[in-house]
Amino acid sequence: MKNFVRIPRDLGHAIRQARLEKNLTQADLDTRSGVWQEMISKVEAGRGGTKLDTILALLAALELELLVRTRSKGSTSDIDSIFG
Amino acid sequence: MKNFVRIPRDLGHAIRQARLEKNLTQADLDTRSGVWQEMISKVEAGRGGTKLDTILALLAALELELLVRTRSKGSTSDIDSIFG
DNA sequence: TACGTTTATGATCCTTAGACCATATGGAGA
DNA sequence: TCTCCATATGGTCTAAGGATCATAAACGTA
Repeated sequence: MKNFVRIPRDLGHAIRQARLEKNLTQADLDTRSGVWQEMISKVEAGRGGTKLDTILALLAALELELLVRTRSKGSTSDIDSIFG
Repeated sequence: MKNFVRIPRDLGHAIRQARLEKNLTQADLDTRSGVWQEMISKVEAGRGGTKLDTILALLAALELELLVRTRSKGSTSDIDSIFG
């Protein structure tokens, strides 16, 4: 599993995907991440500006890791058209 | 450039590193990301729980990309991920 | 060392994330 | 259809993020 994150929703998708792959309910994830079920629902749907800490807690609980790296030349993004 | 992000400070480091490589001041980044210089200072230092949106704006402006993926079993230490 | 630039702090005000409880909605199965 | 379980919504309250301005501290360098 490897996904790019450009907008919050991307993260939400990755999180939901990983959670389902592990057969966990949002309540389960709540328990092991310390993030409330209601919050998880929001995050997965990409609703609201979640804090980094919350995201990291969820990723850790799902055994997902986050990476930053220089954008590969091929990848497109709106910023290209603005500052390219 | 490729760094793992486990705690907010990891992101801060990556951001500062990328900014300096591009010879940008925090004020420059402010201009092109829309994120205030004061906020950038905080983020780079890993102080405070920044919102995902703020982070994504900075990464986009620095041409960095964020990825989520399942944690590799040979999970490296922080040191490894930074200097590996 | 004094100046100019860059980065860090501090204060205020407004907005919102997050803790928390309750409930509504949605889906799968008996 | 009626239950169960899962997920989404909604409200309250508090702590904190973020916009913004001003300034202090740090760093280079002439």
